[in-house]
Amino acid sequence: MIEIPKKYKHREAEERWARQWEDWGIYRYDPSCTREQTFAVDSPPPTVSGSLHVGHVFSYTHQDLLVRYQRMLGKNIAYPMGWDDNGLPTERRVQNVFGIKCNPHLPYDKDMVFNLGEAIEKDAGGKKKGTKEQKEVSRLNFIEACAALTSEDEKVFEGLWRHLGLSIDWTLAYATIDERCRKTSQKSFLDMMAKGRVYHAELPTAWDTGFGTAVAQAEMTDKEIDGKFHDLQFDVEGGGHFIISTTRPELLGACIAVVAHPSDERYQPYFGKTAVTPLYKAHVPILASEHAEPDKGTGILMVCTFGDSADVEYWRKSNLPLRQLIGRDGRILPVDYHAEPFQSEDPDAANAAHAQLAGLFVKQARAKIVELLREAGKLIGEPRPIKHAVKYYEKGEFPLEFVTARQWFVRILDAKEELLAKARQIKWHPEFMRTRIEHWIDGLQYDWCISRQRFFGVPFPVWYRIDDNGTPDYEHPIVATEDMLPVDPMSQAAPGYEESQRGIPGGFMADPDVMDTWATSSLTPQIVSHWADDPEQHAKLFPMDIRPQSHEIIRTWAFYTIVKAWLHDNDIPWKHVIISGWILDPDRKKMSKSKGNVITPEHYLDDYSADAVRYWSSRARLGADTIFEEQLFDAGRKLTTKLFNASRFVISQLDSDTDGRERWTKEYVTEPLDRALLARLRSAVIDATEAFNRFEPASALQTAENEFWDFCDNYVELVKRRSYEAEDTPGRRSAKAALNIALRIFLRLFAPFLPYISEEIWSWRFAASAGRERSVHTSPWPTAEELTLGQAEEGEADNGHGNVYVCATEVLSQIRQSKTLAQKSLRWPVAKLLVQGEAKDAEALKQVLTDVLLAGSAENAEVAIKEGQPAEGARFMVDVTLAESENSAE
RNA sequence: GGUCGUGUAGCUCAGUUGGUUUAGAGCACCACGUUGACAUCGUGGGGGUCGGCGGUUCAAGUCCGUUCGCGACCACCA
Repeated sequence: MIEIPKKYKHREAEERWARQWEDWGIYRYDPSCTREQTFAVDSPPPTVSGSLHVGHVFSYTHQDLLVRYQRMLGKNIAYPMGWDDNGLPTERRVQNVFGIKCNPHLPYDKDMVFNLGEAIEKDAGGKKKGTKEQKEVSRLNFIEACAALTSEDEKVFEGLWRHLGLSIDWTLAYATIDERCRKTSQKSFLDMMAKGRVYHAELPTAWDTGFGTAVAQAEMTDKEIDGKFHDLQFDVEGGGHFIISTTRPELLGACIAVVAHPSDERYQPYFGKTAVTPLYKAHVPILASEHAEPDKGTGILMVCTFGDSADVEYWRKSNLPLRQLIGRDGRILPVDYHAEPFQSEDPDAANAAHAQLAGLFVKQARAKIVELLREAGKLIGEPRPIKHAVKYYEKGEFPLEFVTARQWFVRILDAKEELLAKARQIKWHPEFMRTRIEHWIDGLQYDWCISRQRFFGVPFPVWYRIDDNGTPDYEHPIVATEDMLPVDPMSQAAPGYEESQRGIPGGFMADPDVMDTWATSSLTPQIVSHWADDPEQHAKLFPMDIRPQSHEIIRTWAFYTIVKAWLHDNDIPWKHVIISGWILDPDRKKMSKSKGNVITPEHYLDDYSADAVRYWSSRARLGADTIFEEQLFDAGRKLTTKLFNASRFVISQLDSDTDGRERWTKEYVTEPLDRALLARLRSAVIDATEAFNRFEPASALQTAENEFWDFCDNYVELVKRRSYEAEDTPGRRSAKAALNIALRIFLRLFAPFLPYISEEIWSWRFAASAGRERSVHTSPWPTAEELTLGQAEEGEADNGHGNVYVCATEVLSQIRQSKTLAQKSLRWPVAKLLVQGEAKDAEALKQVLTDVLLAGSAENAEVAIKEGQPAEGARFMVDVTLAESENSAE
C-alpha cells in the first residue's frame, strides 16, 4: 500500500514522474500501427535561437492537451519535436558568440573546433570592450559552429518541454539542419524541378541591405516611419515644368520615366514629351499610367529602378531601361552616365553630381542630394515631414530595397485556385482563421523566392558549368541525383567533374546560395513521415491529423506547407489546423523580444508547478489572445491542491490498495443522492468529450472543473457522514462506491490538463501493475457507459431524480447561510427546519433528507417539508432556526 | 481604404442552435468560521441598464441594421 503524503510537493513529483514516463515509454510512437490507429501531430519546430517565453509554454500546452486526449482514446500518437535552427537569427548569434564570419570561398578546416562555454565567456568579455574582430571561416565550419550553438539551445528547450509535461516522443526529434532534413529539403527541390515548378531568374527582388539577402513576400512587414516630401522641379523639353513630390530624392539618378494619370488635365499636354531630371539632366519620357493618383502629391511621380514594388511592376511591363542605383550593401553604386542607354544632356554634370553620392548609404545620400538640389535651385521650398508606411523585412533594420539578382523561385502564382481548394479542404479551428489564408492566397503577387544569399541553411543541390571563357552557364544547371542527397555542392564536386575543376574555365561552380528557412520548415510533415526515405512510413503518417500553430505564421508556415504538400503529393498536409492566440502583456501588446516585455516561464514552473502553468494555458479559448495574468497560476495551484486533498479523503474511505480499481463498483450505488451524482458526472463526461472532439479543450476543462468544485463543496459534504458510518450498511457502501467512481472519473478528466497531480493520485490506489491502466495517461478516457446505471435509472435520473442533487445542495446552502449570518460555525446544530416548495421538489428532497440533515448538523432538528410557494427565484422557502447552544439541539 | 476578430462585474474571462420569471466563474473586496480531505482553507455577501442607437420576436447578452472603441491581417504608401 502506498503511503499517502500529507502535503503535495510538486517539484519532487514532477521529477519523479517525468523520469517514470520516460522509463515506461508511454509516449512512444509505434510505427507498426495503421494510419487509422494513429494520431499525428505536426508540431511547430521553434526557432531555438529566439527568446523563450511564456507564449511558447502556452501554445505547446494546447497541442499536448489534444494529444493526451487522443492517447487516452487509445490512439497511437506520433508527437515529434523539431528545432528550427536555420536562418538569420542563428547566424547572427554565431557571429557574436564565436566571433567568426563566413567566407564561402575558404576551404573547410577540419581541425577547427568550437568550444561553446569558452566562446560565451569570451563573448561576454568581448562585448564590454566593444571588439568586433571576426575571424573568417569556411561555410562548412560556419555551419558546424551553428550546429554547436543550436544544440545547446535545444537542450534548454527540451528541458523546459519535459518539465512542462509535454508528451513528446523524443525519439522522433529532428533539427532542420540535420541530415534527414537537408535530404528532405533537397529532394523537395529536385521534385519541384522535375515538375517544372522551380525556375531561377535575374529579377528585381525585395532585398534587405542589412542582412544582404533576398526576402520573400511573406516575410515583409510594414513600418510607419518618419519621412519627408521633397518638391523637385522637372523641366519639360520644349518648354514648361512641373513639380514632383518625392520621399526618395536620392533615387533621382535611377529615374527612368515620370507618370501621371491619363485623365489628369494638368499633365495631359505633356504626355509623349520628354522631361529633364534635375541635376542629372537626363531625358525621361512623360507617360500616362493608371497607377498614378491625381490627388496624391502633385499627381505626377517618378518611376525609378527601384523605389518600390509599383516601380518594379511598371518597369516589368514597359520596355524602359534599368538603372540599378542601390547596391546590395545599401550604398549608392557608382554609375557612369556617359554609358548608354541613359541620355543626359550633360553627362559630365550628371557624373559630377553622382560622384558625390556614390558610396554613401541611402540616408546619407538623401541628405547630400538635398543639398545639391538646393544649390541647383531645383528644390522648391523645404522638405515637409510626413509619416508613411514603408516595407521592411520583418527582422530587418532598414527599409527594403529592390535589387536585381539571380534567385530561385517556386512558381505558385498560376496555382492560386488549386491552393485555395486545398486550404479549404483543411478544417480550421477556429473556423474564421480560414479566411486569413484565403485572403493571403488570393492576394499573392510574387512567386515564392526561396534563395537566400546566406550561409547557414540547406544549399541548393545545383552546380553550373563554367565555359572556356570562365563564364558560368546558369541556363543549364547540373542537378544532383537523388542518391547524392544530402549534398553540399560547395564541398562536393558536380557529377562528372573532379574537385580540381572547381571554379576554373571548363570546370564547374556550386550554386552559392542557401534555401530560405521556410523551404525546409514547410516540409515538417514530410520530415516526420520519412517522405524522402521510406514511402511506406510516409503513407502511415501523411496527411497528418493536426497542425497547431499561432496565427501570425499562417501566411508563412501554414501556407508554404500547404504549397509543398500540394506540389509533392497533390494532397493536404493535415486535416486540421489549430490556431493558438498570443500572450499579451498587461498593456495588450504582444510579447516579443524587441519590445522587451518578454516573461520567461521557468520560474513559474518552479514556483507554481507545471500543472498550474498548464492550467493557465488550458483556460484560453482557441485563437483568442490572452492577457498574461499571474493570478491564474494561483488558481491552477489551488485546483491542484484541492484535487490532492479531496483525493486523500476519498481514498481514506476505501480500504486497501486495490479497492479503488476493483471493489467499489457502480453496482453498490443505490442511494438517490449517489445515483444523481453519477448522472451528473455522466453528462459532464459527455460534455467534456464533445468539447475535445471539437478541439476545444478549454471548454472540457471548464466542465470538469465546475463539476469537481461542486463535488467537493456539496457532494462530499452531503455524503461524508454516511460514508463515516461505523456499520457496513448499503448506504455506506453506496457512498464509498460513488466517491470512488467519481474520483476515477475526475482524475482522467483532468489528466490531459494536470498530468502530474493526476498521475500522482492515480498511483495511490488506481494504477494497475501493467497494461493501459498502469498510467492514468494511457488509461481509457471516461465514457458515459461507465456511469450508466441501467435504463430505468437513467430515465429516473434525467427526470425527477436529477433534482435530488440540486434540491439537497440548495437546502444545505440555505442552512449554511443562516449559520454564517448568525456568525455561528457551520457545525452549529439546527433546532428547526421548515422547507416549503413545489410538490416534485418536496418529493425529491424527502429522498435525500437524511444526507441533508446530517450535512447541516440538523439531524436532531424538528423538520417540516411542505408543499407550497417557494421563495422568489429559489426552489424552496427555507426557514432555519438555530439551536440555543452548540451542544443542544432543542 | 478592405477583411477578420473583439467589446459582459474593479481585473481576467465563460455564456453552445434566442427561452430556468432575478446574466455566471475566478481574482480582488467585505463579513463570518480552528467542522475528523483541505487555513496554499471553508461559508456567506456586495458589485453588471451585457459599448451606443434602432429593428425582428411572445421572448435578445445571443439574430438583423447602424454607429463608436480596441486588436490583427491585407492593400496603398510618389
